[in-house]
Amino acid sequence: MGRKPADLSATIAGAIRDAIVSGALIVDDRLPSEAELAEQFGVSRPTVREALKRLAAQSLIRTQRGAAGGAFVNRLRYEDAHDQQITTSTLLLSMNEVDFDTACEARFALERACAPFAAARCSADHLATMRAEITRQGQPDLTDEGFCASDVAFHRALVDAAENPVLSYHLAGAVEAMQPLMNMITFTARSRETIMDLHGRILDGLGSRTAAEVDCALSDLETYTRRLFRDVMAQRSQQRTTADGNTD
Amino acid sequence: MGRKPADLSATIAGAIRDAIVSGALIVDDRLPSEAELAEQFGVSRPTVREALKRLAAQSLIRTQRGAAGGAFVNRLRYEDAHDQQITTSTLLLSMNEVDFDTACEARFALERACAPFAAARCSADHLATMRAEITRQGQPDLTDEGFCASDVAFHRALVDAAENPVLSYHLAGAVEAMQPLMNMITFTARSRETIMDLHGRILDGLGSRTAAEVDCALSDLETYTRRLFRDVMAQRSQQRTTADGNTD
DNA sequence: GCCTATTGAATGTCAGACATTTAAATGTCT
DNA sequence: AGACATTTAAATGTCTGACATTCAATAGGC
Repeated sequence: MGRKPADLSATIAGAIRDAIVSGALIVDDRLPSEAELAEQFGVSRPTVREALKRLAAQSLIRTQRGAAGGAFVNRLRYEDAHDQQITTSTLLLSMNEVDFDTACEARFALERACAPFAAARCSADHLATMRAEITRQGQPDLTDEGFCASDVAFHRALVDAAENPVLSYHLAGAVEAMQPLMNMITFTARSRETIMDLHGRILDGLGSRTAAEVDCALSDLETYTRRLFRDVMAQRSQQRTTADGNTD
Repeated sequence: MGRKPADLSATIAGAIRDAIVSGALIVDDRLPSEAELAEQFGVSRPTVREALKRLAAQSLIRTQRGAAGGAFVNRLRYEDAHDQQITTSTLLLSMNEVDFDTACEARFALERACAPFAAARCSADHLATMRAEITRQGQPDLTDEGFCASDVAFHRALVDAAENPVLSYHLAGAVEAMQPLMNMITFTARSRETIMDLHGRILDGLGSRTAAEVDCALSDLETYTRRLFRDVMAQRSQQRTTADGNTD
């Protein structure tokens, strides 16, 4: 039954992780001390520590120094899960040559999925946030970075307006991981007015609680984004052809 | 400027992570050896090792022993990201007292988001997989665990039929993380026929490439699932009232 | 020229020690 | 007796040095 004899630290981390996932260890339970774990698993303390660091990296445990210290099973909060997911999603996109259309399709499909809930439940708070972001996007002295950040904040508010934390969690990665790709476009094409106009339509749709209007505006935004991308790409390849056409 | 002086291993892990995310280190780049890193950061080798294990836990690096060994920036594959996300999502749901309706709403909203693409693009392969799962679900000697696993496999195939790996990645967590909660229901209410019927409708809709039919079937499945859950809860609370009504 | 043995660099693991933190136990004063 | 200061011990954090293991490259034998 030979699986590869993985690292001891990985094995131990897996054993503890299983105990947590299976419910044998519950939130705020204290694990045995590093010395005890070392004895239980028949390894040295540094090895146990490496295992614990693996778990800490996934926010599965937290450690506390001092007398009543030790490693405790951590309550995984949305915020932590969010951050991890954004890191993972961003790297996934940047490392796997995902073509823009695929990523774009996924992003807008997911965002449109939460539009009906947002239209039905959005609070005045969320509307105000989105309105403020649109206003910011209209300021002429706003940098490109600032515009992109505001864009993300706007869509983040839209997602949160659905009032479903599970949905927010899953969409955070999709929306925020796209930022680097979106930046690439906005920086070059900088068609702020069009984007602001579409944001305005989304906001209006939410305000009047008409999901169809929001959905339509999101579709248009997707279409526009993709066309922009195509134009940018075409422009670049043309530049390349002109600039170094006979190189190589 | 005073942040808490975090662990050295966490600090070092963060520094290397930033280098990866920012692009200073790219896929398959080799990191300096542990000894060199220890010297660069002015710490001991165990501390560096703990930092590397943190990164390894997130699949950001892989290590190789031997002569040409070392730590290499890992290409984050969909499969790895999948597994991590499922673990995280499952724990997030089990640790945060997410009410069933919220999780259910998120799950089906996301799944319905990929239905149009699945209807437009699904291959014969995916249809065959789904048909096979439905057949398996009809076998009377299938255990409850087996039924749930088949249920997940069916929906997984539905998601993959959209032929968008980014979408598949984001939905994996949502669908698979629900399994424990779904199990709870299926085990008690075990209405396999109804579920199989709805699965059949989804399959038919995909086969005839009518997204609306798939969407409708998914909606019905959601409604049915939620009603089932309410019934189970009501039944339990009634049992509790009858059994230990005057205890305490 | 090909196969084999050696070697060296790297990670994996261990043992023991010291530093630091922190809550609880102890002691002391009012 | 109660409030405050002190000590203490348990735990994590870190360092040093060593040995084990793996594996590619190299040197040597045929």
